[in-house]
Amino acid sequence: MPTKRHYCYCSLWSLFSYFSLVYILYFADSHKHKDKYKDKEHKHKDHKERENSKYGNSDHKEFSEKKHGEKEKERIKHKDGSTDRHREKDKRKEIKPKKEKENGFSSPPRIKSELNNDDVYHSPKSLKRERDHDETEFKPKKIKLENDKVDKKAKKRKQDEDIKPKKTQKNKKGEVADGKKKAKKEPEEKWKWWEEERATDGSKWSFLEHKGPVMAAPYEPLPSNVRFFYDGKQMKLSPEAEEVATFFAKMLDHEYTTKDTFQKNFFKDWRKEMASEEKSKITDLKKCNFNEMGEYFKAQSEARKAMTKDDKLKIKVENERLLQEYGFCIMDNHKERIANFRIEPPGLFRGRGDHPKMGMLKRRIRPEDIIINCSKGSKHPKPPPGTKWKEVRHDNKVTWLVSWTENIQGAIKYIMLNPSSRIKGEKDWQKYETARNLKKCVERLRNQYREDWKSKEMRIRQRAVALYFIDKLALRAGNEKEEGESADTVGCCSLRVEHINLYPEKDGQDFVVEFDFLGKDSIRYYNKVPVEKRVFKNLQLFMENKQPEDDLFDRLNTSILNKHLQELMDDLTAKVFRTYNASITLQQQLKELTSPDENLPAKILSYNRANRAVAILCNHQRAQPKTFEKSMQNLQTKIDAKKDQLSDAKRDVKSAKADLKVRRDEKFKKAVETKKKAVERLEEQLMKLEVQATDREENKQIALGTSKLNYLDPRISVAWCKKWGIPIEKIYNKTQREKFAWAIDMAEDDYEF
DNA sequence: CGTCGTACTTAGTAGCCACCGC
DNA sequence: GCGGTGGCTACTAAGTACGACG
Repeated sequence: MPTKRHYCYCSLWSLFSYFSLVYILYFADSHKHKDKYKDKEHKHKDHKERENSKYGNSDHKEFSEKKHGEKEKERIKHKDGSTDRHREKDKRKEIKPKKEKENGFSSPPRIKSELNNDDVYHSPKSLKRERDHDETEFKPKKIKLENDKVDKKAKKRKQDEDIKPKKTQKNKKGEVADGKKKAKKEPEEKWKWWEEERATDGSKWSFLEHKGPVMAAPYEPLPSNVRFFYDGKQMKLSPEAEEVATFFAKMLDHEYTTKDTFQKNFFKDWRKEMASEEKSKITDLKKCNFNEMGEYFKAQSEARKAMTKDDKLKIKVENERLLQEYGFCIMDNHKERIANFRIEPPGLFRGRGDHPKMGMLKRRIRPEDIIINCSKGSKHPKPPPGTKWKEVRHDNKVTWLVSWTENIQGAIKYIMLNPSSRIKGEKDWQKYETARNLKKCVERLRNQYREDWKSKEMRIRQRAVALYFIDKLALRAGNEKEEGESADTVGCCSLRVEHINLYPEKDGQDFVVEFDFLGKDSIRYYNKVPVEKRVFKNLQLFMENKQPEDDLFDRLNTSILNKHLQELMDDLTAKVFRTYNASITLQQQLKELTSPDENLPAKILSYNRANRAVAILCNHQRAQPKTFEKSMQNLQTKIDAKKDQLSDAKRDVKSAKADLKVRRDEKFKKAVETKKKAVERLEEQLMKLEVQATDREENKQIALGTSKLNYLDPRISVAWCKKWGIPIEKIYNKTQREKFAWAIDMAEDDYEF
């Protein structure tokens, strides 16, 4: 029911104080690395200053000319982790000889013993990791153990305790987390890939071994007492037809199934699966009665809920076993978690929004549809007995382990690694570095597009106005999409005339543009924005002589825009603006909202408010929680009760005062005082409840998670936590800490985005 | 240039589960 | 113990981007 989404009031102008960025670089007291890094610190300083001062490559070149040890020092681990990786890749062309090691991978190895890093990641010529140079203490690399979830947590904690304090010799209140944890004894050490080299030859890995995907469970035919009726008459379906019928039956009380498109698509695809007699008999969906099937599945899920603890445990154990067996792969000597190791089961396609293909049958994927990607020298995953993979390939220019083509849109689906993996983490880190580069030149670009608003060429004006929107409103790029293949949604470049309204004057503001369109996932974007006069005039121009359904930017698309952006800055694309604006907003908001003397919950509230500002900017919405109304009502009853109490208390005060008037007595005086106190207390409680209510109200349709996970440079949050002594667990849950391990490890309290 | 195929990121939701107050 | 509730994870759809090709 995507239509129940509502408005986004993105009145976040104020968040964009474009000109108010304050760069506070407290170099002097920021070097709190582990002792062993100390000697490098002055270098970091140099480097960082240079980085800030310009934005070309030249500065870096000289570094690479230096010799080993020194070069290395330059590169690694700025206290803020600001190594410019993409820049380096140009310089560091030398390719390391990669070694493939088979290294005792027997079925599901719980522990991967590590090779000496030098063997594996190094070319003699390339830069080295920092650790290498304290050769004495660093030799063969430790054991890697990256499965075992339970231990992992402990491990991480341990690290937090053991390492951070060392690094941050004095660390302010920073380590609240400190004492509180029982130091568990895992000796192993988490792999810090961020302290290592990256490949520069475009290869994504040099060794990859995995067990392949877990296929979807085969279809289990219904018991014979569960019947299907057509036109009132019972009918036994062939297994193929029955399976598809069950997909529908399972969704019976979902709104989807009432939709015309859904029914049509379903029925069409269902008929394709029917045997010919079935096909000739079953011609009208309305005459189909799936109720018994539906009831059956409901009963099943009830039964599942009512299962004994033991049975539930059994399932849990089995899942865990599958996870251990298929949930990990070996990539370049490390055991890494796979994100989605299960093949998507068949079912009915549920598109979002008004999707023309909703209800279509999502086919069962067979081994013959599946492409496996792994190392030549690795133990290849075996297809299920009696089947074959479509192909086994060895492409180390890509990161996926398994792929197949889905039948609805013809899109390719992949099995890839978890966000905590090196391969995802590096990319993520790089993304934020690109956004930080944008920060350095964003003013230049803004001046540029302002100029371009005046261009004689229509395409340039359009490009400039679109870019203005992308920058100011954090709109998505807006690739064009094939009509009829998916829901009608747009982004910036694909905006149509009908999606905006122009008001020369509205609500006391001049030159207001009103946006109203469906964006990704058919989430509505609604916003009224005052714009600069030139933009406004341009928009009028772009809309001249056009129909509502015509493109607003008819001379522009994402590839033109991105090509232009590439010329302005390396690696710059439209989506970088979203990342940049999100992160910079968080940083500013945190600065603004955090007050030093607040207590911990208040600080966390401030963090969430800052986070919320970003979510609003990016229009990250969620469906109102189903229980929202009710829980809100509960809160309201509480508030009402409080109000009653309060007015009672006030009345008490009054009567006490009256009493006091009649008889001036110490006792009555006291009574008045205590009654007054009671009133105050109640007022305070009431206020708290009301704040809570507004808070929840404000958040009801805003999803904070997306921005936290995808747009906010985690180092900003980590730094903020360190600065104010907030335990990181208050901000990031376990998964998030795993994903952002690199940032947690490298960012210090003075990190500046 | 536009189109297509591919790879990878970003997105919201369903449903499970741990925890909380009673 | 119980039911509500909020957090989290798994899932998979829907974006962006880019290179090859004609």
